[in-house]
Amino acid sequence: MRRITLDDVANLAGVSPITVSRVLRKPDAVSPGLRLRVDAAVKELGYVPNIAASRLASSRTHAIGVIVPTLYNVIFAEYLFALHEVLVAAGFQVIVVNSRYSEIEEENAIKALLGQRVEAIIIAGTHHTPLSRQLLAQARLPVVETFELSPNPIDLNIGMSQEHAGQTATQHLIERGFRRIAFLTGNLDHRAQSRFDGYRLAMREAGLPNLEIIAERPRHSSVALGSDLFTMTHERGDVPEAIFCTDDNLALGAMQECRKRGIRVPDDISIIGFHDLEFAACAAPSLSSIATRRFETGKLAAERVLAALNSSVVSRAEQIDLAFALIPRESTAV
Amino acid sequence: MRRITLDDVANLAGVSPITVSRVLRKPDAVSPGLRLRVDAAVKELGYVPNIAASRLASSRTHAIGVIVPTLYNVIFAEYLFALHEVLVAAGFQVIVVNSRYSEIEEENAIKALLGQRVEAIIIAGTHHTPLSRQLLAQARLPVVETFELSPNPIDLNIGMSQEHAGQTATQHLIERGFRRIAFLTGNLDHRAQSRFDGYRLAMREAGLPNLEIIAERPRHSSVALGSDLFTMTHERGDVPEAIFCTDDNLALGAMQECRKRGIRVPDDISIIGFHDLEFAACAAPSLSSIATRRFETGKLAAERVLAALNSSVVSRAEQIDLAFALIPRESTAV
DNA sequence: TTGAAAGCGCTAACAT
DNA sequence: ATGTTAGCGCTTTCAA
Repeated sequence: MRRITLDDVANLAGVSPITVSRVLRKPDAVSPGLRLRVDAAVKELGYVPNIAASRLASSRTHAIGVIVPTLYNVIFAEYLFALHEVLVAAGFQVIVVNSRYSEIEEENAIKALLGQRVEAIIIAGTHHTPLSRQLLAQARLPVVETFELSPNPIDLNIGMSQEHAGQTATQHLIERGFRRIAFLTGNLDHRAQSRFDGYRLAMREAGLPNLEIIAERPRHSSVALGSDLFTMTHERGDVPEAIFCTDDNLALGAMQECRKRGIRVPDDISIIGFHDLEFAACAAPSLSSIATRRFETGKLAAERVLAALNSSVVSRAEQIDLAFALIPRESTAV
Repeated sequence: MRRITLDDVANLAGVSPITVSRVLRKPDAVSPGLRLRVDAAVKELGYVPNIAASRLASSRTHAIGVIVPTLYNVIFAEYLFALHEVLVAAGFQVIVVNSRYSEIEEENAIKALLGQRVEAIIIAGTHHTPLSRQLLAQARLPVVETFELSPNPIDLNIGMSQEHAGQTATQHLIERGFRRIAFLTGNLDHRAQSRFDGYRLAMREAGLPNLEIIAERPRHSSVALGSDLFTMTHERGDVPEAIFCTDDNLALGAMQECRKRGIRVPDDISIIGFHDLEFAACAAPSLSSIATRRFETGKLAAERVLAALNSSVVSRAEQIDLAFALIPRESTAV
């Protein structure tokens, strides 16, 4: 059973194939009479255009590639939501690939997206393999790196200083008078590493020793992991006065574990998270955090890509720093 | 600047285009000498094959369409993770589209996927517009509907009885001796509606009156929403003895709000959630829930799709019921 | 093992 | 406003 093609529709409607093509893409350029006949034929035959053929013929794909490390973390869901909202409305397809925090998988994703001839690539993170950088730079398409600030952006870079944010969270705890302040994370991907750098910087400046609570094998941030890591620390008899968690989920898990063990937050221990996820404000006690701008990042990235695609002016490396914000709440109140 | 094509590579390597194509797709069919020359030329030119052309010429896309209602809920992230794991390993591209819980957007997604000539469609849910059903049925490709059981599956259906699960959760509360049992949800998409049906069935059988806590405008399940809805109820002075929440996030939000208000769980109120998300076991108190099998659903759907694509036997409507399980924990302990 | 010819299904460019 | 012609960049089929 052959698939229905444009020609079949044209034959049935008694017009030329290009007229059918026009009815589908720019109906206003066709007289109402023909348009109706074509529409009827399309419907009768259940015709669905072959996008691969269209892309090949027009050499436009109307597709934009997006690479994220994972879908488990809601921050990427929010970011993707914003990207979709802008790009789909503008008639683009968004092709999402996840790299599972691996630079090799990211490189493969880039190759796959370039093979699909996406018109732009939006990629979370600024650390790539040399070949990835080379492919992106040579591809002559808009590239946006997001979430972090890069020392040498490939093209456009929209992010925030993860290190400065980590430093800010740590200083918040230091200012509250704590000395035994721990840094807690499930993995050390580049963003977590930068927050860690910020933590160490703040601790060094204050003349305080580092305290690290890091999962033995990399695990994604979750409430359960926060609970596990805190338990581990507690059972070592090594509970600090304050903890900076790289993610609100970890912080929530740690708080729950405190509660089970009769350790009061913030009376006995202070906890600050990261990202200011939706639940931070309504947690009991409410959770101090660093608010980050996932939605704005996605929206801005998408808008800049559209602008670049419409302008044909070759863009140069540019950087946009989306500020973060410290949100002090009960979990670190003195 | 023209893009590099197969012909460019062929010219540089001094072979015919088809030989280059073979080196890329089935290297074993080409003599080592030529293969090396071609590989060198590919590398030198930075050649990336045009997938649209390949798809058009071969009439195979190696693409599989997946439709989910949202990426905000982690259950879909888990499901997608499993789908990816199986399908990508088998050499397929997974194209994810989200329908934002709208049947019209789902219909558009189906059209878009068919236009891309995906080789199979895996779709969360069993409620579709008549046109969607027609398109899927006529498309002569494997279709898998997931998460729910359908009275009339289009093709393969892998899911669970949401209604029975809702009934089970409710009966658990009834058995514990509660009479004022509320059903709490942020929206009534089809799955939530089915759980609601199960709740009402159980309540009717026990001769108890319904108590509904439903957001005024549809909102996605979140901790913050659970907190809001509980607050609303509490401020109406209308707090029940037990609550069945359609999602663990809602349940966690409700529990946190209880805590803030000095209402003890489970002493003053019992709460059960749904999905048994990762945090349920480590919440304080630990959260009773209904465990659902998102990962298995995705894995099985993907495996069945691969089998169908390899067998060429036309599959008939078939249904697989993945059981759920009641997980009683502290939040409903008596 | 390698290549030549033909065509996948559509659209750009150029008529009329 | 509509049609004709000529590809887009690959792969299939068939031949050598």
